[in-house]
Amino acid sequence: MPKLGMEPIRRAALVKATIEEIGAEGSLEVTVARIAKRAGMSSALAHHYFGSKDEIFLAAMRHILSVYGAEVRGALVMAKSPRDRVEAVIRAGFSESNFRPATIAAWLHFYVLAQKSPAAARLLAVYQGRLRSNLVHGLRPICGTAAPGIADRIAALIDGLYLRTGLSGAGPRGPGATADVLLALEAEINNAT
Amino acid sequence: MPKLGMEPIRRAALVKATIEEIGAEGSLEVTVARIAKRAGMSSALAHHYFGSKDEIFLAAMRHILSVYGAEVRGALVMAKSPRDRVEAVIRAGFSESNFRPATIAAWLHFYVLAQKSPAAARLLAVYQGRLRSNLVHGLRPICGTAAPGIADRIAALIDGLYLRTGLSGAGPRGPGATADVLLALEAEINNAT
DNA sequence: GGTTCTTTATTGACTGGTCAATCAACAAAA
DNA sequence: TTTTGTTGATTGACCAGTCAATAAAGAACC
Repeated sequence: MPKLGMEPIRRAALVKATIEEIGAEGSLEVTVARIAKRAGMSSALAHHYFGSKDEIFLAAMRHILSVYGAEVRGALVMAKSPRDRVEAVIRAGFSESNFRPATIAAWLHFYVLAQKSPAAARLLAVYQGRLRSNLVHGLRPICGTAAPGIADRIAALIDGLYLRTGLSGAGPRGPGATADVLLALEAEINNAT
Repeated sequence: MPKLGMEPIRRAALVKATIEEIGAEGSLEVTVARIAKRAGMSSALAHHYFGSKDEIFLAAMRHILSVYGAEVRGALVMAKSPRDRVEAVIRAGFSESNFRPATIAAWLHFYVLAQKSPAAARLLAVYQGRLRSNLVHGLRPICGTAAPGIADRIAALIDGLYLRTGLSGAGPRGPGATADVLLALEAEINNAT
């Protein structure tokens, strides 16, 4: 019963299943067979559409990043002042969707993959560059030449808090992490102006 | 030619080889066979002394953490003022030994393992608790009740900068990372007092 | 409207390889 | 002869990726 035009449906299902499968029991030892099963197809079909396991995972990561990007853009349209813009970027980074166990586990997997896969490293660089430029753009009107330095530290703080939250159940969850970054931001801005 | 008293020697050799093997090409796909070969013994012997692969890796991580702990203690004896104490903890976190590719890769592997292995999670909690308490201890005389909050943010910043450094060849290396944390510390202290 | 051809969808079975862990056996020291 | 050290060989499992085969949907041609 081959209906035509299945490709986009299958690909989307595999991306979704990949994130779910990584999230289930937080394991990074996902197999193509399990992903395919979760997506309701054979592993052979998964290979047919994506070619390799890494390709499947990269597609999943692109999806996560695109959701993240959409959230940032959505938050930015609401921002009136430069300060609002910075806050919007920070809040988007700790949004509920980013804090789902599946997303956190996917990020960890992504970090590991970035050590070996040039494509993953490139994708990671895109994310980091976007985060940085978003922060700098908001900070420049507030602290001028100090903006890039502050942006780097805030970006690293975001990543660090995100990592800590993902690893130990302890540490500040979403809102707590946001509050922590905003406190650090406050201190940096007061110090720079 | 079985000389007696080999156990500590073999264990130490395996720990050393594990870290080296993880560092070589930064891969996390270390096999017991390769570790054992690097340590000059059969894989069977490695299992004989450690029981499982995870045990071997946990021993290696304990070693890394003990070296880190020693560096922190060493730096602390030189510290005269509370401010010196905080700086000592920060500098120790970004010491040369922590920035070797092997150590960075081991940390990443450790993070991943902590998601599944309770023993690894416990070890990670010990590290985080120690880092936090060291920072709080130094900060308390400087900023009083603000110390714990600042310590949390500085600790997260340390982890985030460490992660970024390990992942992209870019980003501030050891001294740069230290400088970044010290700048953030300055801002936090000025803001709190 | 039927017949062939091509394209897309789909899977079961298989391959080639890897790896952790075990075990039986051997060697030397105490 | 008991304890400690040591390994080659093997087992058992898992898994990514391939392939041949099947099935249907449309296209082209008559």
